[in-house]
Amino acid sequence: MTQQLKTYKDIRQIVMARITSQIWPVGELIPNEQDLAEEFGVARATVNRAIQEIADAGFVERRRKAGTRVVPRRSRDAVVQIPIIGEQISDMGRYYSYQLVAREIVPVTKKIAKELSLTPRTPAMHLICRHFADDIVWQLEDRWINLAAVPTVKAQKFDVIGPNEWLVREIPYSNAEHVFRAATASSIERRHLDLESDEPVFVIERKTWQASNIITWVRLSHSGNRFSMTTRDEIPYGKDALE
Amino acid sequence: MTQQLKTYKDIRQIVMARITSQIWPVGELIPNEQDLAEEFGVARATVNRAIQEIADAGFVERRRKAGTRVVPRRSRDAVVQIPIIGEQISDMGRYYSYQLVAREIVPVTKKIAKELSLTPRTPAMHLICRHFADDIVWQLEDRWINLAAVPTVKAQKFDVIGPNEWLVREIPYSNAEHVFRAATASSIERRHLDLESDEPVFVIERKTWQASNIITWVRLSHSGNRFSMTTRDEIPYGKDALE
DNA sequence: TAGTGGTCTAGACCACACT
DNA sequence: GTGTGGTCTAGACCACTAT
Repeated sequence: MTQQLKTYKDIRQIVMARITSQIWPVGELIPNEQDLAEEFGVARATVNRAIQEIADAGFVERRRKAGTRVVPRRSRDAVVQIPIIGEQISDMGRYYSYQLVAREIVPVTKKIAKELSLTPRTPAMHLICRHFADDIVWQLEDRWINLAAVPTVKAQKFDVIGPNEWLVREIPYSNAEHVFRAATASSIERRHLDLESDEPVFVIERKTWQASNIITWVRLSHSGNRFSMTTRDEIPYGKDALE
Repeated sequence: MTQQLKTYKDIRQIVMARITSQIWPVGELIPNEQDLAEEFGVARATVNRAIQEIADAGFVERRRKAGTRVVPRRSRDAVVQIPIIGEQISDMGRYYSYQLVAREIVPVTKKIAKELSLTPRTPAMHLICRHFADDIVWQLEDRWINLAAVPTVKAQKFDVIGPNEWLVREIPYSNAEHVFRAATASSIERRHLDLESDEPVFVIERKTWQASNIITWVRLSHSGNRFSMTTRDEIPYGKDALE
């Protein structure tokens, strides 16, 4: 019998299988690294790497002296990927186009002042844009940009590329907060989204910042009849080692 | 001057800072592991671990011989945590209660047959439940369970604990697919969710499976006026090493 | 105090993919 | 062919924390 050498991925897969199959049930301690290293015939560092990754993925908790314990599943994570709108529409196999509806520098409203952490009536750039899939309005964008955080925005006309795309190039690594909700369409949305009567809208609101500078706040609205968000979340480390 | 020893977290933080500050701009190669190891005065394995994690988080792409390259941000991941409903309501500081509205074993509808991959008219368990926050209906649950995948469900009355909670205990490690949408309320939803007239609903549909067995499909509906989902997604590895 | 995980090292060999 | 990352090892020391 040929003894195959085990990699950290093999070990990760075996350990994960023992957890999901409840050989090591929720709440139980699993053997320590030294014992597993002997069982699998590898160095302790190899076992450590395998179990580290399982711990990072949230399936076990490790504490010095106490050992490694299978944790109860307290919530389900759904990872929503929010693509650049143009790419999303192209990926659907449809023709993307963009229209700038309004661009103005105006004092912020009370609500936006709060979102951008500005004092009331500070000037900010306000944009309204429409994003089309073929000839259907797919997304209405209502955006405010903090001029202090992104002064170069004043030179941008946004007649050809949208503010989202421009901001992603300008400030590639920003933090974000999203709110998803179902809403009754506002009058602006009714006017620009070509909605059926009483059709709800799916709204994504996003605030982005870098360090402590709030950069922009945006409300993205979509026809409730046409739009949905889908995620697929599988237990990781399942079949890596099966080739 | 005291030379501090650098850990892999220090290096991860420094490298990440060089990426986010665009010292190493999008699209560029970064130095190889050997050079970085020398710069930081650590073993190559330490640099490897730091950059591995940054690659896992999706900020760089590594290829043998070609090196490590800063990748353009193509989409934004928003991680939505969908908690066990009872815990979510308790966490809001409100009183959670549960009501079973209907429990029956009936042939699946055409739509559900498709979702559960069953032949039409196979019997399945159908449940309607209401979840309350204080005295408000917070969530309406319309659930179908595949009897072949979970035979023990037939013995469950679900008069005290909800099917979600029971299934999480029974089958802790299942895969899931979610769909989020804004919809006009159906008649069942209008009847059970105490909605204002023409109020939209926020709908979460979830299908779960383990290996190739589809376990359950559920539609969770919420008042659009009261419900929203929020995520906060920050660039990782920012301040770990600053204490 | 003792047992566990957390991390580092120096060296090694390998797998891959650019040339 | 050759330079890069991918991984493993054996040993070491450290940092927690349960007891």
